[in-house]
Amino acid sequence: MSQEETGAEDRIDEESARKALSEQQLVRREKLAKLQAEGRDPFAIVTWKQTHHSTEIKQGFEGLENKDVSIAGRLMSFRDIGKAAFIDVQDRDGRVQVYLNAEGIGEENYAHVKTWDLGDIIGVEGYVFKTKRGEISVHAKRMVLLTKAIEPLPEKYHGLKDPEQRYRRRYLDLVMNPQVMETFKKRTQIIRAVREYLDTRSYIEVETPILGTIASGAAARPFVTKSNALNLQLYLRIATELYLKRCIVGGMERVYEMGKDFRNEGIDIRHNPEFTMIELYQAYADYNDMMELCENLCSFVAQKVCGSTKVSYQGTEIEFAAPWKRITMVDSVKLYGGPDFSLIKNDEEARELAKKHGLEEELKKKLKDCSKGDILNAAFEKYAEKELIQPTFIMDYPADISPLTKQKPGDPSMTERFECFVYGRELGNAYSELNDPIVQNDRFMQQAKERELGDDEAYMFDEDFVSSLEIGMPPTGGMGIGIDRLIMFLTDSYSIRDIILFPTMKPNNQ
RNA sequence: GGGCCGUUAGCUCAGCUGGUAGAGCAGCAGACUCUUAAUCUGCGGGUCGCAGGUUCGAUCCCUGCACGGCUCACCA
Repeated sequence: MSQEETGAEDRIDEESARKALSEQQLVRREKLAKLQAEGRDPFAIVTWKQTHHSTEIKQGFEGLENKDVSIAGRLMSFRDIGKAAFIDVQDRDGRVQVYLNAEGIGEENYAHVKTWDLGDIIGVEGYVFKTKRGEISVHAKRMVLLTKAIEPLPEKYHGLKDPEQRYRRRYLDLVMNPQVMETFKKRTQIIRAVREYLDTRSYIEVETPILGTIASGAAARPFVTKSNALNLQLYLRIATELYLKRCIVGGMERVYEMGKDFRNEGIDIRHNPEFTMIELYQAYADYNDMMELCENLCSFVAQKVCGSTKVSYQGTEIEFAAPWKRITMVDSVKLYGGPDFSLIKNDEEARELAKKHGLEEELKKKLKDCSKGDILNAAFEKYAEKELIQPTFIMDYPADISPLTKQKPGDPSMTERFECFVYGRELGNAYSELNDPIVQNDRFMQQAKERELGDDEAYMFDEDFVSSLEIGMPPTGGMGIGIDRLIMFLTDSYSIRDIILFPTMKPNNQ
């Protein structure tokens, strides 16, 4: 018995005592120890020349027949028929079958390959051919074990089903469920298409701080963290808005940032505490320009990634082609059976209306603290929101729930703001940006009051941002789009956890 | 946070009225040179999520806890 072998077996004994290894775990560890003792440690291998992927071989069969290829991937299936065997090798793109026998790879190596396990990472060199049953395959000439998997894979037919394990151990989900790999490839394509659309229209992509002493730009509770070096409490950003507008003040004219925002709120099928958002700002534009940009951007991305502007989401056809329906918030409430807010003159009348229509449940604050705007918003959520299945712009939001938005000319209680809804869910939010520093200062003051009254989601006062407006921000249109939500629609994903590789999970104390 | 449901072999799942657990895949041993959920023969594999309680006896009934799923609430 060599030194190495002693060491390896001792290690297994120790591990076994610590963790109570299953039979299968022990078998694989022993196989590894034996390989290492024989001087063929798979973990000592550093490279493999991969000339082709599985789909290239299958799609390019005519040009590749009888030609040599070198592939690599995970051993997913082993059909041993005695003096020959068929195995499936899975790479980034999918699987390709490999045929092997003793004549092809040599007697000794053939016996060695038979000791490999499902899940091992292997390299295969051979020529491309078609089996009698017509499956395009690689006839192996050389096979190398590149990495040993010392844990067994989930079941080959049913795969990994347990949602908890799929989210916690996404690597297994990716190995076992091809649809998951497709979804995440599509996620990348969507993000790339969004960038392409904006980059070709002279937008500058920037990066703004995630850590800051003020978390503003949205109504949400932030995560709190701390800088040791500065001995300072910091927040993780909840929006990029106020920094991007500073870029507009600085003269960038068109900017965007796509990245993570963090909101310290509930988790459900539509919300993950960290999520990807794009915000973009365009000088000399207003919310009407943002509507056009939004519908054109979304239909461009859908066309590019899904091959059509029409996609199926959870059994419902969604048509992303421009133009989308446009309707004011007041009109939408009326249209879907709610009261007519155009007849309401003041907060008092609005409160009466709220009582009459049973809106108290929808309101976040006590009725007596609610403005007409709060009540209109509640009525919208009750009557209209869930009806907005096809992409729809809801225009003109109450000023008191829109502290960063320009008022409507002629109606200071309303703002030039829209949100777009798809399948009853908010997808985006845009304004004609408020650029009057004095009004902005007043709006922040109002938010500060709300905060004092206990609303911990009221906007934090950002004095430096007001200072930037004092230097002068051109009239600007801005928009935010929830990238995760867009990806959900374009990949027909029910839950946001299905389009985030590693969704937030509680630790499972095992 | 509330309600409902789930947690059994590496994985996918059975397990009836309480009597210490089964199948398929995977694994191990063997047969098979065109299989593809390969097939055939044989064998091994369990802290029934955790902690209590009731009971002669608990995977099963009760309580609490943990994690997860769905849902309502919250959430721009």
